[in-house]
Amino acid sequence: MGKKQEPHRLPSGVGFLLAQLGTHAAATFASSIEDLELTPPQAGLLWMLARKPGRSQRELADDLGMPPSRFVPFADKLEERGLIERRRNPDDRRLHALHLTEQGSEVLGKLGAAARRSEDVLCRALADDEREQLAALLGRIASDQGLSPGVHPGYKSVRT
Amino acid sequence: MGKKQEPHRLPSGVGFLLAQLGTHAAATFASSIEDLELTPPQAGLLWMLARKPGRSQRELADDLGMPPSRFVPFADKLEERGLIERRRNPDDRRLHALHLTEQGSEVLGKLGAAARRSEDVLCRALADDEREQLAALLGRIASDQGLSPGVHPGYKSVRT
DNA sequence: TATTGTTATACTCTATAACTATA
DNA sequence: TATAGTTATAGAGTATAACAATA
Repeated sequence: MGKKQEPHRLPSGVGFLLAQLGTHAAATFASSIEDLELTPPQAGLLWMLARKPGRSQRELADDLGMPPSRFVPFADKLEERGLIERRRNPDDRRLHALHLTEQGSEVLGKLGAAARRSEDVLCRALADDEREQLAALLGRIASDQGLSPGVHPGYKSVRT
Repeated sequence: MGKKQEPHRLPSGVGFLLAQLGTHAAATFASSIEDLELTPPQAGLLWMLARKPGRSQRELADDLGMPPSRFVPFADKLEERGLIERRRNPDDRRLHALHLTEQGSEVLGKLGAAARRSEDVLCRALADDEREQLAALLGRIASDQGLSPGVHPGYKSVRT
C-alpha cells in the first residue's frame, strides 16, 4: 500500500476494520432495539422464524451457535412474551416446531424499521451508490467465505 | 433498493453484513494467531504498546474496554511470558508504565505476518483495487462513527 | 440404540468493591 | 482527599452431562 515498508503495520487493513466496524454495527443495532426489549440474538430468532417457520429447536440452536441447553430458556422468554409458540410435530412427537405468533410478526415489523434506521446512521458518510458498492463487496466476501445469508453465528468461537 | 417493498427485509443490508463479517474476521484472525498462543485482546495490547510505549495500565484498560481489575491478570500473563514489562514511573510512583520487551517485539513481527495472511484469505474474492476501495469505504465509515484507528474496544456493550 | 428437548450442576468469567501505596 | 494498581468475593453466565420422552 504505502511506498516504504513500515516496521509494524497491522490494524490498517480490511480485516481489522471489519472486526472493529462489525462490533460497532452490532452495538448500534443492539441499542436501536433496546426499546423493543429485544437483544440481537432474539431478533435473529424472530427473523429466522419469519424466513422459515416450523423448524426444530436443535436446528435453530445450531444456526445461532448455541447449545440446545441454552436455547431452551432463550426460547422460553420469547414464548412467555407471546412472540413465538412451540407446536408438537404429530409425525415425530420429539420435535417442537417453532412458529411466530401474530404478535411476533408485529414486533418483527418494528424490528425491521429499527434496523433500517440504525443502518442509515451507520452509513450516513456514504452516498447511495457507494453504499450499494459496499454492500456488493461485502456480499461477495461473505459468500466466498461460506457465510449463510441471514445467519449470524455469534461470537461463540472468539477467545478473549 | 429493490423495486417493490418486501414485507420483511432485514439482514440484506450493510449493517448485518458488517456484523456477520466482523465476527468472522475476528474468528479468522483469532485462529491465525493460535500458534503464537495469543488471543486477539493480547495481540491488541502488544500492538498498542508498539504504537505508543509507556502508557499507564488504566489508559490501556480503558482503550481495550476492560475494567482495571481485569486488566491486571491480563497483563500479568504477558509479563510472565516476557513479552511486556512494567516500569515504575519515578515522577509518579503510582503509575506502572508498560513497555514491549525485545521478545515482545519479535512476537509482534510474527503477529503482523499472521494478520496479513489471514487478511489475504479473507479478501481473496476481491481484486487488489476492489480491496482498496473496500478499505477506503470502511475507513470513512469508521472515521465518521468516531472509531479510533487501531483501537478495538471489544464486545463489552453487546448484550446477548 | 439414537435423537429431541429439558433440567441439574459444576465451572468459568466478570464486575463491584474493598484495600495499599502513592500523591 | 483523590488516584493507580491490586486483590477478594459474590453473582451471572456457560457448557457438560445426566435425564425423560419418543423414535
